[in-house]
Amino acid sequence: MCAIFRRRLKEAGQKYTPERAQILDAIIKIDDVFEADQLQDELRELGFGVSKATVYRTLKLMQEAGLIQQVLLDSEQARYQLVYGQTPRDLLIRVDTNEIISIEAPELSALCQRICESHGLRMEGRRFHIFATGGSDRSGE
Amino acid sequence: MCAIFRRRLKEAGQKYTPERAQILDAIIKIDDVFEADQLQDELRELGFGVSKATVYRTLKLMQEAGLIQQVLLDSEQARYQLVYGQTPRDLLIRVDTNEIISIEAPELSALCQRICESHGLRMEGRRFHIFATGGSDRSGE
DNA sequence: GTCGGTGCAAATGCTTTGCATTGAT
DNA sequence: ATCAATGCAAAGCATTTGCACCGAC
Repeated sequence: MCAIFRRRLKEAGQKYTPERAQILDAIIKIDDVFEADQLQDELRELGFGVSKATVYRTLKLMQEAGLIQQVLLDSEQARYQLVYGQTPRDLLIRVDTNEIISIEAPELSALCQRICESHGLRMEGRRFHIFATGGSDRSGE
Repeated sequence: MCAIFRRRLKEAGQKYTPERAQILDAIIKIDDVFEADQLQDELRELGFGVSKATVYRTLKLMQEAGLIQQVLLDSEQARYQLVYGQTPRDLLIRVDTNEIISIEAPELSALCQRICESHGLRMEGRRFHIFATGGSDRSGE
């Protein structure tokens, strides 16, 4: 993971700085969908303050490197999630608690492929979000 | 369409103003995915200047009324599209031409339902976007 | 006449950028 | 030593909001 990042950076003539290493660590530690602010908090907790500017710059870098991807839930701020090689980008979102759960839907890939083919197109990616609310346990709200 | 809007407004104790009528007209005239700015331009061309504030307020209103839906393409600004009664929220997006095609995937509803149930949740909605590029004709890139 | 709607301009909040300094290579 | 990266603060930009006036009901 880290090695991949280093390689991509080197390929692009960019530097592997402690900030970038820390940011990647923090993302791995979060191990969930996150937003820029949250990432900065995590970094602070790791005892490594990084400026917002650097957070955003690195996030963009990592997107370009294919390490993370952006997830957009409605009109909110951007969220990101780590992607290793493949993309578990299918999400189940609890609109009542804002909890975000990664889901597996293997049949979806085939479906996407089929739809693209029927339109004579080549699939590049997908975004699949399901929005749901608590079913049985209604505690808060 | 217009009638639906009027009814929804009345139901919510809201008013049917010329601005709102014009905005709906403009959206229908655009007949495509659009963004707030573009809508305002269209309104201006129709000889009816509406403030940005009203554009955004009305857009939100129409979303709540289920007349339009928000579409998000990566990190850009919000885009909207008209939806008549049901929600063709499943989209095939050509990233090369920006063309947006509504798709039908009946099996998806069952899949969503199943996933929600397995998490003990009640489904509220979904967003399904497939990103693709031209298949046969590889001109650019 | 009332109460919601409108326009304007200011505010908001996420994200980006300019610039001087710092540091990885 | 060089050239990119960082931090800071300011700028940008889409969107929202406060307020006074206006108009649909």
